[in-house]
Amino acid sequence: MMNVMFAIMMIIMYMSSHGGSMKVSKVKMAENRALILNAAARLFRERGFDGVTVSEVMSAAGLTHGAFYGHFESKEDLIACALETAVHDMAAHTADSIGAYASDYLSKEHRDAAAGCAYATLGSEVARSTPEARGVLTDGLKKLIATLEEKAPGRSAEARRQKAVTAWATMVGALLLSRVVDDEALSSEILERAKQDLAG
Amino acid sequence: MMNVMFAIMMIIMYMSSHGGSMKVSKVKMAENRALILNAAARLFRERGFDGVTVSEVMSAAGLTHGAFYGHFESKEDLIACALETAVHDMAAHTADSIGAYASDYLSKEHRDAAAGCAYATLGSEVARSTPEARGVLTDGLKKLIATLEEKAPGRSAEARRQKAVTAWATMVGALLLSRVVDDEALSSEILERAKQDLAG
DNA sequence: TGTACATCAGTGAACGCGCGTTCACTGATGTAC
DNA sequence: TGTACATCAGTGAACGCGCGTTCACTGATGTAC
Repeated sequence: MMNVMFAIMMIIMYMSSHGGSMKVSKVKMAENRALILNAAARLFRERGFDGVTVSEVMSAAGLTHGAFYGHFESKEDLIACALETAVHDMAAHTADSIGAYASDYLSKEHRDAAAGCAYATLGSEVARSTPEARGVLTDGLKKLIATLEEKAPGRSAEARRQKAVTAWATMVGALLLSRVVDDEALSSEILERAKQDLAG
Repeated sequence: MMNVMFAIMMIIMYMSSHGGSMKVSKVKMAENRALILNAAARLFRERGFDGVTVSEVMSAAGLTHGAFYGHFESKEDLIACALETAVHDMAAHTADSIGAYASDYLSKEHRDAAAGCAYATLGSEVARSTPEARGVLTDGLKKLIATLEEKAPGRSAEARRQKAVTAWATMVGALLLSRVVDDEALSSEILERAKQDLAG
């Protein structure tokens, strides 16, 4: 009895986990693509585009590097798609006000997170990158600014937009500087002062 | 007569330009180190650390790659030293007020310059880099903030420091975003709004 | 000041490694009957 | 529903290239006499 159950368990484990060198269903392939994109979005933000190899991304997704070109045209293509994933994740974050948004964005947790805001972790690299990559962050930025505009105080639309754009620049700059700085006191001070500047 | 003058000119040109495979005086070697550092400081800001090879830096300095390891221990060592050069150059820039400083810093000329501010062009890479590289930008940042504090308006030292830190974060963030964005109108808008925020 | 020689900055070929990318192969998927 | 077969997602070895780095060599520098 125990032997039979054990054998069934082994078969189930084999069927559900063993990729082997086999084809995979369309549903599973779409899942794999999502796994690759999530791994890439995290690893690129953690180590930069040149600090992560295609093989590392595929391993993190539980696949081998050879399958990569069935999903993407090139590493550059992956970069653009992974940025879309990262930007999409950011858009999911909501807050009641700019001050509340800044309080989360400028927290030590966010600063120390492996996969922080793409603009602060990859911005200077994307600025030198392909039109596709820049386009993704441009579109994402437009949406982020629009979201902040709604939350911004101010009588006129003009005043709210002014506040949204400068608040976002302050947040990205402060987070970037706090990550560069090799001095915990100064790093925290930068976050706190920016938070104070954007509060209420 | 013409032939004699021509020969003398050729000799002078040969003596002053031809490095050949020869040793070089201590003075000339120090000049060469400065040429390497200036080339590296410019090229790294233009293309990122991984976008520039040791050979390219040496060529830009008018030398061959083999001479590199007589000047620096490794590419990482060059990166730290080149950042010092870049930060030192920034410290040379002066302005009467934060508004005046921001007006220069947030100009289209600075945005489009090949060798822009190291914090905006290399910040996200340095954040993941060696303690040496981070230390250089940390020290440079402390000096930049101190300089801005002197120019900042405000009754108390606390208020001036608050203004200096947040103004610098806004400037770096706005320049970074304006360089990422692939849309001239939005890019200019970011610069202009940040300038307005920091004016007067 | 002139001569002999050790030093060492710069040269350019070479090395080894790891990267992005390719490809022959495998075997489950999914379709046609 | 069952069977036969074409498709194609994933595997893993292999390729070629360019990078950082090393090294034997060259010959001007700079010093000792």
